[in-house]
Amino acid sequence: MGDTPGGRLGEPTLEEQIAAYQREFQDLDPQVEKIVSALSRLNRRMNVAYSRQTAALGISNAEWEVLKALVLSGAPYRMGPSDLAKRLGLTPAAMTHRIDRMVTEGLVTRERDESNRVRVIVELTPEGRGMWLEAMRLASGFEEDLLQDLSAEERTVLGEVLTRLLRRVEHAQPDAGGRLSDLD
Amino acid sequence: MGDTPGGRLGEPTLEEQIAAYQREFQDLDPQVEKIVSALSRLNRRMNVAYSRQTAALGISNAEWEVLKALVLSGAPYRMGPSDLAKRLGLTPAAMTHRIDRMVTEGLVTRERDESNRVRVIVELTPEGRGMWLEAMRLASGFEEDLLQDLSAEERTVLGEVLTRLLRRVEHAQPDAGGRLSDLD
DNA sequence: GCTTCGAACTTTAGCTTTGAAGTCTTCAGC
DNA sequence: GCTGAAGACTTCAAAGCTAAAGTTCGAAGC
Repeated sequence: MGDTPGGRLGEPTLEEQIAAYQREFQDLDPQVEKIVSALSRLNRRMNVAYSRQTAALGISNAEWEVLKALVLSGAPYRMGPSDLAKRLGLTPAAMTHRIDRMVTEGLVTRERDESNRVRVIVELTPEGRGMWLEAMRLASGFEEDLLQDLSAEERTVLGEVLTRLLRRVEHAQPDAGGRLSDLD
Repeated sequence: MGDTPGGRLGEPTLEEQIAAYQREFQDLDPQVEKIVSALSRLNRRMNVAYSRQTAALGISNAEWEVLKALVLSGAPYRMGPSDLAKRLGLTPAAMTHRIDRMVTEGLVTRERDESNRVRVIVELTPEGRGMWLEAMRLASGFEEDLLQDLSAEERTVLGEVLTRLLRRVEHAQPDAGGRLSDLD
């Protein structure tokens, strides 16, 4: 499919979008909407960038996520399919198939745990680890370019504020209507 | 499928994750990684929250996005399938099917443009517009809760910095390796 | 020791999306 | 006014996902 070369993905600009929101839905804080819209668009763009990079290496974004989970689990880079599924937010069924593909591509191996034959062990191959390293080099380069214009202080504040927001979503329990209430 | 009630989605904490990155990939600026990881996790959480809310209203997130595009296009809330597809980043084929479903649910209507019979016009129904309004009320409530702890100044800075980052991704042309170079 | 339960994974069926091919309409050139 | 090309959508086959129903193994109770 296609992202337009010019950069626009068929979207209005952020400013146009916020104006449209205010036109269609009056009781909306434009500042809140600006932050939320920017967050979501920024994330979409970043994912497009990551996809391009992993595609250039010959793997899919989905495979990259598996490699990432295995690497971050630390040596010896082993996890069970259901742990991986939980980590990536997939169903076990999807995990089975994803591992199938990655085994045939030589990125991971799958073997039964002989000490407990119900379990399966997925292990990163050296090829898989190398692939992750390459992808990581590309990704971190992109990330540094992205944040390049931010001053040291801006980076600090941004990191701190985002972490605070994250903690709020992760620890707050949404009620039936989806409102967040404090827990900590 | 499942998000754990406790809030954790099978992930390590942000701090654990950053430590793991540094262990496995030395030349990485932890501050950059903190910002990027927090951004991506925050976004994932927000999407989970939105999904819960739209599900409570009986529509899918996918359908909500179509409603949003139509409403933001302004009265009379009409768009062609391919415009919608571009706007949402889908293929025309997917758009066809998605519209099929929404027509049977009464959220939109589809008719041929009689002045140019190649074109099709998708138009929001009053039910569709009402659905969007309800979803919007829930979403904006959630968003205000999310940003509740931020001071006025923090909001201003956050909005400004995110907008700057967004402009950078949207206007910069990535090279073959995915690096961003300045254009403006 | 047999049975039952539960855990971990796989299989199956159905849905949504993509990519490619197909249809129908318009428009430009002859 | 015919023909060819381009545009807008739809149809079709295949990939990847979810939910639910197996399957297999281990552990606990009788």
